[in-house]
Amino acid sequence: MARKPQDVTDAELAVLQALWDGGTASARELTLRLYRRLTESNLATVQKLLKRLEDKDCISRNREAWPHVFTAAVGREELIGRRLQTTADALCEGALSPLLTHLVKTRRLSPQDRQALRDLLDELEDEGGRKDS
Amino acid sequence: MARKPQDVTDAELAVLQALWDGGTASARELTLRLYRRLTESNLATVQKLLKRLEDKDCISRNREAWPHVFTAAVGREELIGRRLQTTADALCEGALSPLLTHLVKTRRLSPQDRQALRDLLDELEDEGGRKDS
DNA sequence: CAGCATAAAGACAGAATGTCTATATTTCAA
DNA sequence: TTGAAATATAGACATTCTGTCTTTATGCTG
Repeated sequence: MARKPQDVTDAELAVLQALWDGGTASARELTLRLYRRLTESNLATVQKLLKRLEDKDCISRNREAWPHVFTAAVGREELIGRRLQTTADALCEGALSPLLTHLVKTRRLSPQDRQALRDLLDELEDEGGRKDS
Repeated sequence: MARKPQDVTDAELAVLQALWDGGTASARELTLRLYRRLTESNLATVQKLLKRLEDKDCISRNREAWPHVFTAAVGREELIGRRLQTTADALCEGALSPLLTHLVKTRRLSPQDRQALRDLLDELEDEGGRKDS
């Protein structure tokens, strides 16, 4: 057997990062962002990665435009969330709280960090506290 | 090329979980914990996984005892930390704070959760606040 | 229509992983 | 002491993943 396919592989992630950082672009443009030199195979590689990312619903492809124009369909935060969930599934029976606890306990949090966290909690207290809104 | 070797694979992790949950054990005992049936190949598979875990310094093997007795050398928390760092490296340039923020923001934290978090922060304020101790 | 850029499809090599087979080693009872 | 049983070790292997390249098809532009 083999391990479950990584949701987004390293090479695919590089493409996503290029989209996040530089915004919507064509395959050609993305190739230039990722590799210095633009060769025929580099471009094909990027096309293939874009195809796979499309299959995974991680990018959207505008087929009206020519050449096609690509946009990230998932954000960094989304991916962070997925990976955290994966870790939680593997090690915490799916619960995210242990990860939170771990980060707070383990990380050397500076007083500033702690204060920022308190502030964040206060915010949640205000908005998230109520059911609606 | 291929992806970088996963620090601990799924099958290896299963063995570790068996050690965490049931404590120190022989290969035979672990096989019984993992598979219902104990066959020759199951046992060999577990032995191989133990070998690989040993190479990765994730378990310790007592060679004095016969049969060898195995003990987990890394804990759940340790692995959680590693995986969080991996995620941070891939998506946050190595910084863990974004993960913390993400968890606090994204997760629907119940008032109890929030309070627990505040308490945890208070604890840190007391001990971790001072340089020494 | 010719020629070029782009897209799509497929082929591949190298590596990871879980599993199994074969061999060596150790223990212990007869 | 010897030989069988249990255990350990080493190696093989199928399958899958992943990044990359090649080949073929398609659409645009002059």
